[in-house]
Amino acid sequence: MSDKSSSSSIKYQEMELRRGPWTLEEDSLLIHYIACHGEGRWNLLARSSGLKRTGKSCRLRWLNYLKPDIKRGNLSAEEQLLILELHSKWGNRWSRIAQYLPGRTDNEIKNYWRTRVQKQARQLRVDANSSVFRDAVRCYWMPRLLDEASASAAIAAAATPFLSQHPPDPQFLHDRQEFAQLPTENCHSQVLIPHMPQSSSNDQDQLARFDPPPMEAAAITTPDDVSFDPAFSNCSDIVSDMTNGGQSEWGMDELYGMLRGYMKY
DNA sequence: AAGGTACCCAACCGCCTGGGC
DNA sequence: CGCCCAGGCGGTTGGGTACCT
Repeated sequence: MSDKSSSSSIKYQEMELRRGPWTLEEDSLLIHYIACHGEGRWNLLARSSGLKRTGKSCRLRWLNYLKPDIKRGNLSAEEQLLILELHSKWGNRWSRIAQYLPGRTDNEIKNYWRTRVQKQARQLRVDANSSVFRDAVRCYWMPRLLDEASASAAIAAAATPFLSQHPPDPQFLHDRQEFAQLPTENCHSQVLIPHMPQSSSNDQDQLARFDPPPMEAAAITTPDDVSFDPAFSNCSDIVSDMTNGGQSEWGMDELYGMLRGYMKY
């Protein structure tokens, strides 16, 4: 680092830095600066723009809030499905998961997981990353989200042209066949989640009626070996699982196409 | 109406990694 | 090779708010 940049850095550090919520003036300053100079070089931006913020803070504010393509509002059923599915693959890789949800930030997805998904796990008195909980999500939560998704005519319309261009691949057909051979009684989460509460404004009411079994019962009733065989921890098995039992009006191929569509684009 | 509680989410923190020197 | 810095990422916190009681 040169002497010049060092002294600039010292000045920057000595400057009284602002913290906490951003004001409208700060937002417009940041937007204006990025419009003129582009994203990146956040520390330089912080020094040059007149914002008394750290580069990190500027970056975060832009990426999580000010960027024009940020989506606002509740996550759709399809988005929730995708988060559940991708989290089961990759764990807490929020930024990676966010890449598959255009307009959604890693922070938003992380918040969704911590507030909604982990809440369900807490209610069940199990770890959100446990096989017991993932089984419950797959067998009870995801099918409902799929039903919600299938109710959306827009999604259905979007899926149709995709399917005509992207027929199911052989691996999917193979997985589906294997999954179909599994005895349905292996999915014991019904014992765990007779009525998985939906996230809504009256969660309290729903959760109040929900009486989770003790930990011991959960441990006995869910066989990890079958429910979470790695052979089924991919997109196609989820689709197979969800359409099982006529839970959804969607055919397997349609659902598979929808999920694949999200995975690709 | 007031107090308590739970939830949501923006923002911060600390750690890690990669690149430049 | 080692140091320093910027940027990125996941974890955590705290203020605001909605919802009970």
